Amino acid sequence: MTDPATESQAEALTPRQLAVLDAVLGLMVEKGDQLTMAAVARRASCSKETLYKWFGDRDGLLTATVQWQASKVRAGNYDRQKLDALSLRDSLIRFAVNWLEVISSPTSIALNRLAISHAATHESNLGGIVLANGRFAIGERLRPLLEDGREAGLLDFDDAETAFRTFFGLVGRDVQIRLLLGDALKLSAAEIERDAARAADQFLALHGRAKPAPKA
Amino acid sequence: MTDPATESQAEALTPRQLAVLDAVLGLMVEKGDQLTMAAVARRASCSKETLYKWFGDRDGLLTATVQWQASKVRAGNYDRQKLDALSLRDSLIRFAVNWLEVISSPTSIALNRLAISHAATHESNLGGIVLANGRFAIGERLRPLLEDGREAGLLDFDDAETAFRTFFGLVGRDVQIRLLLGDALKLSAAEIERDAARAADQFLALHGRAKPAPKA
DNA sequence: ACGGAACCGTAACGTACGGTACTGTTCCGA
DNA sequence: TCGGAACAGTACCGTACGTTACGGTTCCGT
Repeated sequence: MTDPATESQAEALTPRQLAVLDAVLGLMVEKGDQLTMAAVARRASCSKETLYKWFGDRDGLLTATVQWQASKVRAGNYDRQKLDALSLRDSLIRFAVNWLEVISSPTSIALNRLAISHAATHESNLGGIVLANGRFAIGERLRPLLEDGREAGLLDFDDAETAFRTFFGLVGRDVQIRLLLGDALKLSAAEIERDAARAADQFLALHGRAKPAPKA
Repeated sequence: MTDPATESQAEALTPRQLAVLDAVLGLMVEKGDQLTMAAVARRASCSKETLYKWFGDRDGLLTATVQWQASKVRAGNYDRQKLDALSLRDSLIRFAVNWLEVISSPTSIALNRLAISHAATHESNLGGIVLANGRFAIGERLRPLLEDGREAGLLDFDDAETAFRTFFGLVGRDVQIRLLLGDALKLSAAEIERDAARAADQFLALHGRAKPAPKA
């Protein structure tokens, strides 16, 4: 998550090197599996020798790519504010929309596929990096909102982590696994908005204390 | 799902051939990525030539393996019965327990990793097979229960598919993606039971018509 | 202008692995 | 007893790819 070793990497890289990583991302999305060093060199217009000099080996290149992408996804954090039922619901929806957009993006799908493949055997912890910057990062970002909501008497739950996992499930449902397995599931912006609102309302139905639509 | 081409395969295989497929499953779980034809032949004590004669090529072997595993997972179907609030809740919990057991089993994890890797490029639709026998199979199995519940006035929903996806999300949450990405998440039988009950109660809180039981 | 570092393009090397061919053995039916 | 099908074991082939090496070019500092 905010582990220095995870962060500093992206900072230490030159624009030229970041361009290489973007080339890797592009290849991952387009070619999927065929992520060969030669293909990267060709796409990035650099030599293989340079790739090895900069990133050590193939795993180093992939790790740097995952971290680079992760650093790009740091979306707008939740800034604490005075919460009422409506702004709470809005914030929940914003989180849900953001998350659905992320997991349905071709880049995320390709990246998760790569990390999952690696999790099978390799030591380089791509899966851990993806988890830290995906599932756990959004958990950390959502927690303040949930706790502010509880503080404000709008939410009711014992454990913020458990509450978050419920929200996570209501938002993601079967979307990510279906996309990873190659299901041709298309999510339009309108559908994402609608699904996000549904998930938020379901979450509020389970954990809300005051009615979202203020009547009294 | 019940496509003949998907089913008949497993029936047409001899016990010896099924033993080979079990060897493949074992290797997948243990070695993950290193699923080489030579390793399969060694483990199954058969020659590579025989593997190619029986399964055509590597993809054929993997496909047969996935289908073989799928045929083993056909767990107890829901048999229609007179539903009351308690038996409905019990049935939901049984489904949830079954699903959590499946997705947290090493075999399922290895299989999904393999299918996801393949979904990136390959044509052989391993991902489709896994989806059909996992996510969609349980959806089909759960649907009669949901509709009987609605029939009996115990559940309230417009679309059974949407209701199922909500249930799916409440049960699975972040479990599958975390396991696939290599998170060392351990689910004991007791935790599975407790999570299943929580998910069922949450689902009933959202879609139940009569009060099922105490809150979580 | 010169020297060297950085880097591109490409050739070359080693290996892992999918797939094939060959040999020897077992087993079965005539 | 004989012949052949099935199959184990193994050697072999071709290729793809990670990695290294090398010649040529650009660019910067002196």
